[in-house]
Amino acid sequence: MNYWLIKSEPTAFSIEQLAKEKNQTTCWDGVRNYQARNFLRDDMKRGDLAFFYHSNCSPPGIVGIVEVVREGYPDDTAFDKASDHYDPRSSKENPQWYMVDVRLKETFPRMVTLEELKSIPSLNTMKILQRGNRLSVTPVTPSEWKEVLKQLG
DNA sequence: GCCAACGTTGGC
DNA sequence: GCCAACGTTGGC
Repeated sequence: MNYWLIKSEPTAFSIEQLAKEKNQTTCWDGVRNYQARNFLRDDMKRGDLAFFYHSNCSPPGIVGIVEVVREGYPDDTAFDKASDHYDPRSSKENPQWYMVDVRLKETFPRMVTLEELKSIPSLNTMKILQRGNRLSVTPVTPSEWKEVLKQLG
């Protein structure tokens, strides 16, 4: 079992919205970065857990946990001309972009803020804290995972 | 709104 | 294959 962190701008899709989805499940579409795509397509497995991170907001931070309930499959928003995520290079015969399905597992009683994560020395290895990191899907180590949860007491 | 960091594109 | 230009991300 692997751990992950996935980012979303809450103005685009928040954990509150996820909570209202049918079965509290959504397809994690729209990722258009090759490194992140590879994680979605090849590495995220059913049963893996991921921190749900709210980015580009004030304050940014981790707001909960989701579980991977369907492994990588073609992101069909890339085929849809009307979609913001349309990519003419991707086709059903040769899909370029992938997504997984995630289900809400837990909404934290409070956000673990970016500022808080930064203040914890043992978390300075987290990808999210690396200078200039913009990847929207990153792996989290078991010890990082545990340390974040410890902040909730 | 600013801007540093980064990924992608395309001319050569 | 190099690299400048450009677009995007995301903290502040």
